[in-house]
Amino acid sequence: MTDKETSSLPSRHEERLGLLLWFRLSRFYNQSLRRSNAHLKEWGVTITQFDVLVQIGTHEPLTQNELAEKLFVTKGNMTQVLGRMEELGWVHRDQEWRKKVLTLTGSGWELFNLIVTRQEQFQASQFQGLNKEEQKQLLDLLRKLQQYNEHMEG
Amino acid sequence: MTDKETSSLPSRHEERLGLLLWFRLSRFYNQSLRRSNAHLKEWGVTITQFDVLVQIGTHEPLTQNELAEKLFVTKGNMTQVLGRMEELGWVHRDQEWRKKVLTLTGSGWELFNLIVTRQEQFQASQFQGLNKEEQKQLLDLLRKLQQYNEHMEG
DNA sequence: CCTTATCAGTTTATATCTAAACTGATAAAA
DNA sequence: TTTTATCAGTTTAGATATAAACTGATAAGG
Repeated sequence: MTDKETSSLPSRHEERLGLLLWFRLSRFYNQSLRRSNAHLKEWGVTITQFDVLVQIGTHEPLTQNELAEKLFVTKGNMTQVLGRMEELGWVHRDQEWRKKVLTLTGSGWELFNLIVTRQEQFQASQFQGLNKEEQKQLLDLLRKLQQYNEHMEG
Repeated sequence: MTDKETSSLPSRHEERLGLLLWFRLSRFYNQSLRRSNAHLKEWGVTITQFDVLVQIGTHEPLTQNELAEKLFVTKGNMTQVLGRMEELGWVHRDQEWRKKVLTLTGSGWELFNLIVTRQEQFQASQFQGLNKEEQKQLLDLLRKLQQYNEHMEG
C-alpha cells in the first residue's frame, strides 16, 4: 500500500474528509480575512490592496496579467482593484504596447514601508496557534496542494 | 525549549512565515472556490448556498444566528443568502418569538440528496494532492488554529 | 496588403461578504 | 407599569470576486 495508492482512488472516508477540510479551510480563511481587514483599517488599506501592494513592490515592473496570475484571480478583478489603487495614488499604470506595466508611486512605496512589517507581525500572530514546526508543515501541505492543482490545470 | 516557548514570541523568520502562509492559503482558497462554483453550476447552486444547505440539512432546526456562527460569517450576510434561497424555494423561515427557525423544504431536501455526495466527491478530488495521512494532518493543523483563535476571541 | 487570430485589458451583471446603523420585539430593572 | 437593555434579524453602502461578452491593438497568414 503505497502513498500513490492511497491517494489515487478516494475512499468514502476520504470523501468526507474532503468536505471537512473545505469547511475548516473556508471558516479559518474568512475569519482571517475579517481580522486582517480590521487590522489594516488603521491605514485605510484592505487586505486585497495589501496583497497587490506587496506583489507590485516585490516584483515591479509587472503587467496586470502577471499580477492576476500571481494572485490567482481574474484579470477583470485586477482592473477594478487597480483602478481604485490608482485613484488613491499608490500605483502607476503605464501602457506599453498592448500591456499595462505596474509600478508603485512614491506614496505607494511609503505605504509599503509603513505597513508591510506591521502586517507581517499581525499575520504571524494569526498562526500563533501552531509552533514553528507545525507552521512549516502547513506551508508544505499547501505547497503540495498547489503543485498538484497546477499540474491538473495543465 | 518547549512548544509553548517556540510559539509565544514569533521570531523574524516566523513573521515571514505568517505572510507566506497567508498568501498560500488565500490562493488555494480562491482557486478552490472557483472550481467548486464551476462544478456546482450544473445544478444552479453556488458554494455558499451549498454550505448553507448542508448546515441546515445536518442541524435543522436552527436559527439564522446559529447558522451564521457555524459558518463564521455575519448575520447580515445570512439575511441576504437565505433571502435568495427562500425565493428559490429551498429553505423555509419560520418566525418563533424573536428568532427565525430554519428548515429545508421538500425541494431543499431533494437538492440536498442530489448534490451532497457529488460535491463530497468533488471536494475530495481537490485534496488529491495529499494522501490520507497528510489530509488528516492538514485537518488537525486547521483545528488547532481554530481552537487557538476561538480562545483569543473569548 | 488585407484578413484573421490572439492577446491585454475593460465592462457588465451578479453573487458574496463586511461593518455599521437601524428596527422591532422580548426581557429585565426601576 | 414604565423605562431601559438586549437580542435577532434587516438594511445600506462599499469592497471583492466571478463569468462572459466586449474593445482595440498587435501579430500572423494568406
